[in-house]
Amino acid sequence: MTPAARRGAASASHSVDLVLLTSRDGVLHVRVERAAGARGAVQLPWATPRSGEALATTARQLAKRAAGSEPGWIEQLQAFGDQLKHPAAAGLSVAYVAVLSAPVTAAESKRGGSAAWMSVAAAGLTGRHAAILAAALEALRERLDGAPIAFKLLPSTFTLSELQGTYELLLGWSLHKASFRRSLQAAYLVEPTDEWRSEGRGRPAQLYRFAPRKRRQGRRGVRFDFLGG
Amino acid sequence: MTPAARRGAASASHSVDLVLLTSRDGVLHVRVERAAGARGAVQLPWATPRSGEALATTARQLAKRAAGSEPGWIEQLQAFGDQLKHPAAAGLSVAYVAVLSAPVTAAESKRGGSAAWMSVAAAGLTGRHAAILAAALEALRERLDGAPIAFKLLPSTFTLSELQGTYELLLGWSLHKASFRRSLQAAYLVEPTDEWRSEGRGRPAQLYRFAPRKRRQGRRGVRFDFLGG
DNA sequence: GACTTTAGTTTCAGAAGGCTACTAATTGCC
DNA sequence: GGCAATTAGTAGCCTTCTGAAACTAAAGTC
Repeated sequence: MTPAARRGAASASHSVDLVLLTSRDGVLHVRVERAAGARGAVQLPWATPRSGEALATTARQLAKRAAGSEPGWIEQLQAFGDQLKHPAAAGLSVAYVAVLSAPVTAAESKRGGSAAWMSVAAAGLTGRHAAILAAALEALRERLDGAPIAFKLLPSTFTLSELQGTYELLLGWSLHKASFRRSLQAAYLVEPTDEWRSEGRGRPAQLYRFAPRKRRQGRRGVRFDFLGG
Repeated sequence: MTPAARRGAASASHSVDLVLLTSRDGVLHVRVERAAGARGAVQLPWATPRSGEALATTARQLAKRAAGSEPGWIEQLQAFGDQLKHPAAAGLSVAYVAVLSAPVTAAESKRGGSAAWMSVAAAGLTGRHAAILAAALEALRERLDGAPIAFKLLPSTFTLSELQGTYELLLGWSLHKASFRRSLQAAYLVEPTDEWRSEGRGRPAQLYRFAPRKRRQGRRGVRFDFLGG
């Protein structure tokens, strides 16, 4: 039986599916739910938009439903219309990616049961949702330069080491401390608060907040080195 | 009457819409068609995918239908599910962007009548198709570093001035000649042919072909300067 | 032959980015 | 108290990248 046959005739309607990410203990976590009726398959939060409703609206409501609060950043990923299996048997799924600063622990526990935060490495998604998650992580990396994704993964004040750690977490490789701070300063993106945080051992770190002040017109040359074949 | 009401109930099906671009006389042109029944409204090529057909397949077939040949590069843009007007009254349109090296003049004329290449500035699109075109041009710019878009807009051999001109056309600003060639050489993306082209006045230019040889692992630092608020 | 136009290279100065090594402030342990 | 360990943050060096200008090269035009 081919995947297409298993799915049967393509469902006429489409779904909006959300990859909602947060950072916890230095690991990216994704919000997942368990199907009620099924054998408890893990899936991404999804919804079927009401007629005439804009996709972005559906996605934002979905994020609010799944997390209890507005995400700090949300953007459409792309549409998935392959033959991979989808919980709603939707022929077409429009995926959104969102990041959240801190999973609201109280509201989250109340919501309980069928939903959870899973490490992205061990999320256990299958079918189309697995493909969506992979594409979302890739897209985050690509859009990291153009949107304050890393900042929105953090609480409103943070240390520069936390910020760098978030970038490294998303990129998947490590950055150079001095260069990182130099570039950050040159871009006028953060401003120091007068608070410091002592994290056990070591010198306390100053807390900063995201406060972009001036925007340089991004008129760069061409970067051929990412082209490949 | 709201746009939603004018559109009536959302159509259950979705469309695949194509922004097919080519460069002609130093100006970007987009492939458009004229609606047959209507008062000749200009629109992008679009199709309603057959059940179970992958989006990418639909898009490639659409490109072939519209241009008569395979595009050199094609990629999904994003899904548009707003309330803007669409020729098929589709509630959801998945847009694709493609570029073509040279509009096949013979096959093109045969196709004639209802289709044409229009300058992107004067395409005269409306509703959702206007939004799709605008987003496509923006996306081209963003993806220019990561895909050989500019190369696929050109014929198989080209001068470096033509290549630079294509980049400038897509970016919307001019590049520095020496820097451009230095970067190009460092990336081992092109190789010279033994042909030269004399374009009227001035020194003849050597022809090159796209032949990426090695790929550097694109491990860069973070670029904060495109972040803004 | 002199002038114009386009191609292509060279040189230089300044900016940006990576590396090492340094100072600073705290905790934990003796 | 004193010292090692640990983390934060900075300074200097040096290489690479990049933009500006000036240069050479090869064609057409007058």
